[in-house]
Amino acid sequence: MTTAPNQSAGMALLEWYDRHGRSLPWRTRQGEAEPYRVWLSEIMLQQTTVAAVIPYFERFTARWPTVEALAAAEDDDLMTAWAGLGYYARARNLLACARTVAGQGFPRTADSLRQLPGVGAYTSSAVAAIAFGERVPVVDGNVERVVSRLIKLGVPPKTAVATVTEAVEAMLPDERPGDFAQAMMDLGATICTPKSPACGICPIRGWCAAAADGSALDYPKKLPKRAKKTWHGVSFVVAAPGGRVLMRKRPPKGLLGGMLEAPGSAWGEIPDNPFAHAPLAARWSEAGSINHVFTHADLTLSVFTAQLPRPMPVKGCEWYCAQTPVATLTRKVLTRGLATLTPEP
DNA sequence: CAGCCGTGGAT
DNA sequence: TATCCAAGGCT
Repeated sequence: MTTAPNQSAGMALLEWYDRHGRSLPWRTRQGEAEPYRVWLSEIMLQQTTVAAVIPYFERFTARWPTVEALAAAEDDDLMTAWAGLGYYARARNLLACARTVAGQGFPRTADSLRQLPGVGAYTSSAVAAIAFGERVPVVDGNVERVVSRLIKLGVPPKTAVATVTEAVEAMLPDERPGDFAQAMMDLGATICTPKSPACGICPIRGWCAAAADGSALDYPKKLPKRAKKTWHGVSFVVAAPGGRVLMRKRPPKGLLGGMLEAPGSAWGEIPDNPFAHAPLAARWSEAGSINHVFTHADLTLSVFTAQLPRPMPVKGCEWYCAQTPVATLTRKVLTRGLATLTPEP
Protein backbone atom coordinates (compact mmCIF):
# COMPACT_ATOMS: atom_id res chain seq x y z
CA MET A 1 0.00 0.00 0.00
CA THR A 2 1.36 3.39 -0.99
CA THR A 3 0.80 6.69 0.72
CA ALA A 4 -1.71 8.93 -1.03
CA PRO A 5 -0.23 12.05 -2.68
CA ASN A 6 0.46 14.67 0.01
CA GLN A 7 2.58 17.72 0.70
CA SER A 8 5.66 15.57 1.34
CA ALA A 9 5.34 14.31 -2.22
CA GLY A 10 5.10 17.91 -3.39
CA MET A 11 8.26 18.87 -1.55
CA ALA A 12 10.12 15.82 -2.85
CA LEU A 13 9.11 16.90 -6.33
CA LEU A 14 10.44 20.43 -5.71
CA GLU A 15 13.81 19.01 -4.68
CA TRP A 16 13.90 16.99 -7.87
CA TYR A 17 12.97 20.09 -9.88
CA ASP A 18 15.85 22.06 -8.39
CA ARG A 19 18.26 19.43 -9.73
CA HIS A 20 16.58 18.23 -12.92
CA GLY A 21 14.13 20.91 -14.06
CA ARG A 22 14.47 21.94 -17.67
CA SER A 23 16.10 25.22 -18.63
CA LEU A 24 13.71 27.06 -20.92
CA PRO A 25 13.81 30.57 -22.41
CA TRP A 26 10.77 31.80 -20.45
CA ARG A 27 12.04 30.57 -17.10
CA THR A 28 14.08 32.66 -14.71
CA ARG A 29 16.62 31.35 -12.27
CA GLN A 30 15.10 32.83 -9.19
CA GLY A 31 12.12 34.78 -7.99
CA GLU A 32 9.06 35.68 -10.02
CA ALA A 33 9.26 35.57 -13.77
CA GLU A 34 8.21 38.39 -16.05
CA PRO A 35 4.43 38.14 -16.44
CA TYR A 36 4.63 39.05 -20.14
CA ARG A 37 7.05 36.26 -20.95
CA VAL A 38 5.15 33.76 -18.84
CA TRP A 39 1.82 34.66 -20.40
CA LEU A 40 3.23 34.62 -23.95
CA SER A 41 4.88 31.25 -23.44
CA GLU A 42 1.75 29.74 -21.92
CA ILE A 43 -0.40 30.83 -24.85
CA MET A 44 2.13 29.46 -27.33
CA LEU A 45 2.43 26.19 -25.41
CA GLN A 46 -1.27 25.41 -25.58
CA GLN A 47 -1.39 22.02 -27.32
CA THR A 48 2.01 22.78 -28.80
CA THR A 49 5.37 21.18 -28.11
CA VAL A 50 8.20 23.01 -26.37
CA ALA A 51 10.46 22.42 -29.35
CA ALA A 52 7.98 24.06 -31.71
CA VAL A 53 7.43 27.02 -29.40
CA ILE A 54 11.03 28.01 -28.64
CA PRO A 55 11.91 29.67 -31.98
CA TYR A 56 8.59 31.51 -32.07
CA PHE A 57 9.05 32.68 -28.49
CA GLU A 58 12.54 33.97 -29.25
CA ARG A 59 11.35 35.84 -32.33
CA PHE A 60 8.34 37.35 -30.57
CA THR A 61 10.24 38.57 -27.54
CA ALA A 62 13.01 40.02 -29.71
CA ARG A 63 10.53 41.91 -31.87
CA TRP A 64 8.03 42.78 -29.11
CA PRO A 65 9.94 42.88 -25.80
CA THR A 66 6.99 44.10 -23.73
CA VAL A 67 3.25 43.67 -23.73
CA GLU A 68 2.96 47.35 -24.65
CA ALA A 69 5.08 46.75 -27.74
CA LEU A 70 2.94 43.77 -28.66
CA ALA A 71 -0.24 45.77 -28.15
CA ALA A 72 1.00 48.29 -30.71
CA ALA A 73 1.60 45.64 -33.39
CA GLU A 74 -0.46 45.54 -36.57
CA ASP A 75 -2.90 42.64 -36.80
CA ASP A 76 -1.38 41.38 -40.04
CA ASP A 77 2.16 41.53 -38.64
CA LEU A 78 1.07 39.47 -35.64
CA MET A 79 -0.70 36.86 -37.74
CA THR A 80 2.27 36.63 -40.08
CA ALA A 81 4.64 36.14 -37.16
CA TRP A 82 2.39 33.39 -35.80
CA ALA A 83 2.11 31.64 -39.19
CA GLY A 84 3.04 27.96 -38.92
CA LEU A 85 2.40 27.63 -35.20
CA GLY A 86 -1.25 26.65 -35.60
CA TYR A 87 -4.46 27.32 -33.67
CA TYR A 88 -4.62 30.83 -35.03
CA ALA A 89 -7.38 31.96 -32.70
CA ARG A 90 -4.59 32.10 -30.13
CA ALA A 91 -2.88 34.85 -32.10
CA ARG A 92 -6.05 36.93 -32.39
CA ASN A 93 -6.76 36.49 -28.68
CA LEU A 94 -3.14 37.26 -27.88
CA LEU A 95 -3.38 40.66 -29.49
CA ALA A 96 -6.78 41.45 -27.96
CA CYS A 97 -5.37 40.44 -24.60
CA ALA A 98 -2.26 42.59 -25.00
CA ARG A 99 -4.32 45.64 -25.91
CA THR A 100 -6.51 45.11 -22.86
CA VAL A 101 -3.57 44.78 -20.50
CA ALA A 102 -1.16 47.31 -21.99
CA GLY A 103 -0.45 50.25 -19.74
CA GLN A 104 -2.00 48.79 -16.63
CA GLY A 105 -0.16 45.49 -16.29
CA PHE A 106 -1.50 41.98 -16.08
CA PRO A 107 -4.19 41.01 -13.59
CA ARG A 108 -2.41 39.30 -10.71
CA THR A 109 -4.86 36.57 -9.71
CA ALA A 110 -6.05 33.45 -11.48
CA ASP A 111 -9.67 34.54 -11.26
CA SER A 112 -9.02 37.89 -12.91
CA LEU A 113 -6.63 36.46 -15.51
CA ARG A 114 -9.35 33.99 -16.41
CA GLN A 115 -11.44 36.85 -17.81
CA LEU A 116 -8.94 37.54 -20.59
CA PRO A 117 -9.60 36.13 -24.06
CA GLY A 118 -7.73 32.89 -24.72
CA VAL A 119 -6.93 32.44 -21.03
CA GLY A 120 -8.81 29.47 -19.59
CA ALA A 121 -8.63 27.37 -16.48
CA TYR A 122 -5.13 26.10 -17.09
CA THR A 123 -3.44 29.26 -18.39
CA SER A 124 -4.94 31.52 -15.74
CA SER A 125 -3.71 29.35 -12.90
CA ALA A 126 -0.33 28.77 -14.52
CA VAL A 127 0.35 32.49 -14.98
CA ALA A 128 -0.92 33.31 -11.49
CA ALA A 129 1.30 30.68 -9.91
CA ILE A 130 4.45 31.19 -12.01
CA ALA A 131 4.41 34.96 -12.48
CA PHE A 132 2.66 36.10 -9.28
CA GLY A 133 3.22 33.32 -6.79
CA GLU A 134 -0.43 32.58 -6.19
CA ARG A 135 -0.90 29.27 -4.43
CA VAL A 136 -3.27 27.59 -6.89
CA PRO A 137 -3.33 24.10 -8.38
CA VAL A 138 -2.27 24.01 -12.04
CA VAL A 139 -3.70 21.19 -14.12
CA ASP A 140 -2.57 20.55 -17.66
CA GLY A 141 -2.25 17.37 -19.68
CA ASN A 142 0.96 16.39 -17.93
CA VAL A 143 -0.58 16.83 -14.52
CA GLU A 144 -3.62 14.83 -15.53
CA ARG A 145 -1.40 11.96 -16.54
CA VAL A 146 0.77 12.14 -13.41
CA VAL A 147 -2.24 12.26 -11.10
CA SER A 148 -4.07 9.52 -13.00
CA ARG A 149 -1.13 7.26 -12.26
CA LEU A 150 -0.60 8.43 -8.69
CA ILE A 151 -4.15 7.51 -7.71
CA LYS A 152 -4.93 4.96 -10.45
CA LEU A 153 -7.81 7.09 -11.64
CA GLY A 154 -10.34 4.75 -13.22
CA VAL A 155 -11.90 7.29 -15.59
CA PRO A 156 -10.54 9.74 -18.18
CA PRO A 157 -9.13 12.71 -16.23
CA LYS A 158 -11.16 15.23 -18.26
CA THR A 159 -14.29 13.69 -16.73
CA ALA A 160 -12.91 13.98 -13.19
CA VAL A 161 -11.51 17.50 -13.03
CA ALA A 162 -12.45 17.92 -9.36
CA THR A 163 -10.71 14.70 -8.33
CA VAL A 164 -7.54 15.61 -10.22
CA THR A 165 -7.52 19.13 -8.80
CA GLU A 166 -7.98 17.86 -5.26
CA ALA A 167 -5.01 15.54 -5.64
CA VAL A 168 -2.85 18.44 -6.83
CA GLU A 169 -4.02 20.62 -3.94
CA ALA A 170 -3.08 17.87 -1.52
CA MET A 171 0.48 17.98 -2.88
CA LEU A 172 0.80 21.75 -3.17
CA PRO A 173 3.65 23.00 -0.96
CA ASP A 174 3.23 26.13 1.16
CA GLU A 175 5.91 27.92 -0.82
CA ARG A 176 6.96 28.15 -4.48
CA PRO A 177 3.64 27.31 -6.15
CA GLY A 178 5.03 28.34 -9.54
CA ASP A 179 8.02 26.05 -9.29
CA PHE A 180 5.75 23.27 -8.11
CA ALA A 181 3.50 23.71 -11.15
CA GLN A 182 6.48 23.61 -13.47
CA ALA A 183 7.91 20.66 -11.60
CA MET A 184 4.73 18.67 -12.17
CA MET A 185 4.84 19.49 -15.86
CA ASP A 186 8.54 18.67 -16.15
CA LEU A 187 7.94 15.37 -14.40
CA GLY A 188 5.22 14.55 -16.89
CA ALA A 189 7.38 15.62 -19.82
CA THR A 190 10.56 13.79 -18.85
CA ILE A 191 9.77 10.98 -16.37
CA CYS A 192 6.06 10.25 -16.27
CA THR A 193 5.76 10.15 -20.06
CA PRO A 194 2.79 8.67 -21.93
CA LYS A 195 4.45 5.60 -23.47
CA SER A 196 7.63 4.91 -21.52
CA PRO A 197 7.39 6.14 -17.96
CA ALA A 198 10.66 5.91 -16.02
CA CYS A 199 9.13 4.89 -12.72
CA GLY A 200 12.49 3.60 -11.49
CA ILE A 201 13.90 7.11 -11.22
CA CYS A 202 10.70 8.97 -10.34
CA PRO A 203 11.08 11.24 -7.29
CA ILE A 204 7.51 10.57 -6.14
CA ARG A 205 7.16 6.89 -6.87
CA GLY A 206 6.71 6.28 -3.17
CA TRP A 207 3.33 8.00 -3.45
CA CYS A 208 2.32 6.38 -6.75
CA ALA A 209 -0.26 3.59 -6.78
CA ALA A 210 0.47 2.71 -10.42
CA ALA A 211 4.22 2.51 -9.90
CA ALA A 212 3.60 0.19 -6.96
CA ASP A 213 2.01 -2.49 -9.11
CA GLY A 214 3.63 -1.66 -12.46
CA SER A 215 0.42 -0.46 -14.07
CA ALA A 216 1.50 3.03 -15.12
CA LEU A 217 0.87 2.32 -18.79
CA ASP A 218 -2.80 1.59 -17.98
CA TYR A 219 -3.24 5.28 -17.09
CA PRO A 220 -4.61 7.74 -17.87
CA LYS A 221 -7.81 6.10 -19.07
CA LYS A 222 -8.66 7.42 -22.52
CA LEU A 223 -11.81 8.79 -24.03
CA PRO A 224 -13.00 6.93 -27.13
CA LYS A 225 -11.56 8.66 -30.18
CA ARG A 226 -13.91 10.11 -32.72
CA ALA A 227 -14.01 9.40 -36.43
CA LYS A 228 -12.28 11.79 -38.82
CA LYS A 229 -13.79 13.39 -41.87
CA THR A 230 -12.15 13.49 -45.27
CA TRP A 231 -12.34 16.69 -47.25
CA HIS A 232 -11.43 17.41 -50.85
CA GLY A 233 -10.96 20.65 -52.72
CA VAL A 234 -9.11 22.54 -55.46
CA SER A 235 -6.54 25.30 -55.13
CA PHE A 236 -5.10 27.59 -57.78
CA VAL A 237 -1.59 28.95 -57.61
CA VAL A 238 -1.20 31.99 -59.83
CA ALA A 239 2.29 33.42 -60.18
CA ALA A 240 3.52 36.67 -61.67
CA PRO A 241 6.97 38.18 -62.23
CA GLY A 242 8.80 39.50 -59.20
CA GLY A 243 8.04 36.47 -57.07
CA ARG A 244 4.40 37.44 -56.69
CA VAL A 245 1.59 35.02 -55.96
CA LEU A 246 -2.16 35.52 -55.78
CA MET A 247 -3.78 34.93 -52.37
CA ARG A 248 -6.85 35.89 -50.39
CA LYS A 249 -7.56 36.23 -46.71
CA ARG A 250 -9.78 33.64 -45.03
CA PRO A 251 -12.72 34.77 -42.88
CA PRO A 252 -11.58 36.00 -39.45
CA LYS A 253 -13.07 33.13 -37.48
CA GLY A 254 -13.06 29.37 -37.89
CA LEU A 255 -10.49 27.15 -39.53
CA LEU A 256 -7.27 29.05 -40.34
CA GLY A 257 -9.21 32.20 -39.48
CA GLY A 258 -7.65 35.37 -40.84
CA MET A 259 -4.82 33.56 -42.59
CA LEU A 260 -3.82 33.80 -46.26
CA GLU A 261 -4.64 31.03 -48.73
CA ALA A 262 -4.50 30.33 -52.42
CA PRO A 263 -7.92 30.82 -54.03
CA GLY A 264 -10.00 27.75 -54.77
CA SER A 265 -13.05 25.75 -53.82
CA ALA A 266 -14.60 25.15 -50.44
CA TRP A 267 -13.64 21.85 -48.82
CA GLY A 268 -15.94 18.84 -48.75
CA GLU A 269 -16.98 16.53 -51.56
CA ILE A 270 -14.78 16.28 -54.65
CA PRO A 271 -15.65 19.25 -56.88
CA ASP A 272 -17.15 18.03 -60.15
CA ASN A 273 -15.87 21.01 -62.12
CA PRO A 274 -12.63 22.26 -60.57
CA PHE A 275 -12.26 25.19 -62.93
CA ALA A 276 -15.56 26.65 -61.78
CA HIS A 277 -13.58 27.70 -58.71
CA ALA A 278 -10.68 29.31 -60.56
CA PRO A 279 -10.03 32.95 -59.66
CA LEU A 280 -9.53 33.90 -63.33
CA ALA A 281 -9.29 32.45 -66.82
CA ALA A 282 -5.82 31.08 -67.55
CA ARG A 283 -3.92 28.16 -69.03
CA TRP A 284 -3.83 25.86 -66.03
CA SER A 285 -1.24 23.18 -65.46
CA GLU A 286 -1.90 20.24 -63.18
CA ALA A 287 0.45 20.35 -60.20
CA GLY A 288 -0.78 17.18 -58.50
CA SER A 289 -2.29 17.14 -55.03
CA ILE A 290 -1.26 17.76 -51.46
CA ASN A 291 -2.50 16.19 -48.24
CA HIS A 292 -2.90 17.94 -44.94
CA VAL A 293 -3.97 16.59 -41.58
CA PHE A 294 -6.12 18.67 -39.28
CA THR A 295 -7.14 17.54 -35.83
CA HIS A 296 -10.61 16.59 -36.98
CA ALA A 297 -10.28 16.13 -40.76
CA ASP A 298 -7.95 14.93 -43.49
CA LEU A 299 -7.76 17.27 -46.46
CA THR A 300 -6.68 16.55 -50.03
CA LEU A 301 -6.32 19.50 -52.37
CA SER A 302 -5.81 19.25 -56.13
CA VAL A 303 -3.47 22.03 -57.20
CA PHE A 304 -3.56 23.84 -60.52
CA THR A 305 -1.12 26.52 -61.46
CA ALA A 306 -0.62 29.28 -64.03
CA GLN A 307 1.95 31.95 -64.81
CA LEU A 308 0.77 35.45 -65.72
CA PRO A 309 2.89 38.01 -67.59
CA ARG A 310 2.21 40.57 -64.88
CA PRO A 311 0.12 40.97 -61.72
CA MET A 312 -3.45 41.97 -62.52
CA PRO A 313 -6.37 42.83 -60.25
CA VAL A 314 -8.49 39.84 -59.20
CA LYS A 315 -11.65 40.29 -57.17
CA GLY A 316 -11.29 39.17 -53.56
CA CYS A 317 -7.57 38.50 -53.93
CA GLU A 318 -4.30 40.37 -53.64
CA TRP A 319 -0.75 39.82 -54.79
CA TYR A 320 1.81 38.84 -52.19
CA CYS A 321 5.46 37.96 -52.05
CA ALA A 322 5.67 34.18 -52.43
CA GLN A 323 7.94 34.02 -49.38
CA THR A 324 5.37 35.61 -47.07
CA PRO A 325 4.98 33.40 -44.00
CA VAL A 326 1.69 31.50 -44.30
CA ALA A 327 -0.06 28.61 -42.60
CA THR A 328 1.54 25.27 -43.30
CA LEU A 329 -1.33 24.09 -45.49
CA THR A 330 -0.98 27.16 -47.72
CA ARG A 331 2.79 26.72 -47.81
CA LYS A 332 2.31 23.18 -49.12
CA VAL A 333 -0.05 24.43 -51.84
CA LEU A 334 2.25 27.27 -52.91
CA THR A 335 5.31 25.03 -52.93
CA ARG A 336 3.57 22.45 -55.06
CA GLY A 337 2.26 24.98 -57.54
CA LEU A 338 5.45 27.00 -57.88
CA ALA A 339 7.55 23.86 -58.25
CA THR A 340 5.45 22.88 -61.24
CA LEU A 341 5.94 26.30 -62.84
CA THR A 342 9.70 26.22 -62.35
CA PRO A 343 10.65 22.54 -62.43
CA GLU A 344 13.99 21.54 -60.96
CA PRO A 345 16.51 20.20 -63.50
C1' DC B 1 -20.82 19.41 -23.98
C1' DA B 2 -18.86 17.19 -27.68
C1' DG B 3 -16.96 19.10 -31.61
C1' DC B 4 -14.01 22.45 -33.49
C1' DC B 5 -9.46 24.40 -33.88
C1' DG B 6 -2.97 23.21 -36.62
C1' DT B 7 1.12 21.31 -36.71
C1' DG B 8 5.20 18.39 -36.46
C1' DG B 9 7.67 14.87 -34.15
C1' DA B 10 7.90 10.25 -31.99
C1' DT B 11 6.84 5.51 -32.24
C1' DT C 1 1.58 4.13 -42.99
C1' DA C 2 -1.19 4.79 -38.90
C1' DT C 3 -1.60 6.53 -34.58
C1' DC C 4 -0.73 9.26 -30.82
C1' DC C 5 -0.02 13.32 -28.77
C1' DA C 6 1.88 18.32 -26.97
C1' DA C 7 1.99 23.62 -20.97
C1' DG C 8 -6.14 24.14 -23.98
C1' DG C 9 -9.93 27.33 -25.03
C1' DC C 10 -14.29 28.34 -27.04
C1' DT C 11 -19.03 27.42 -28.17
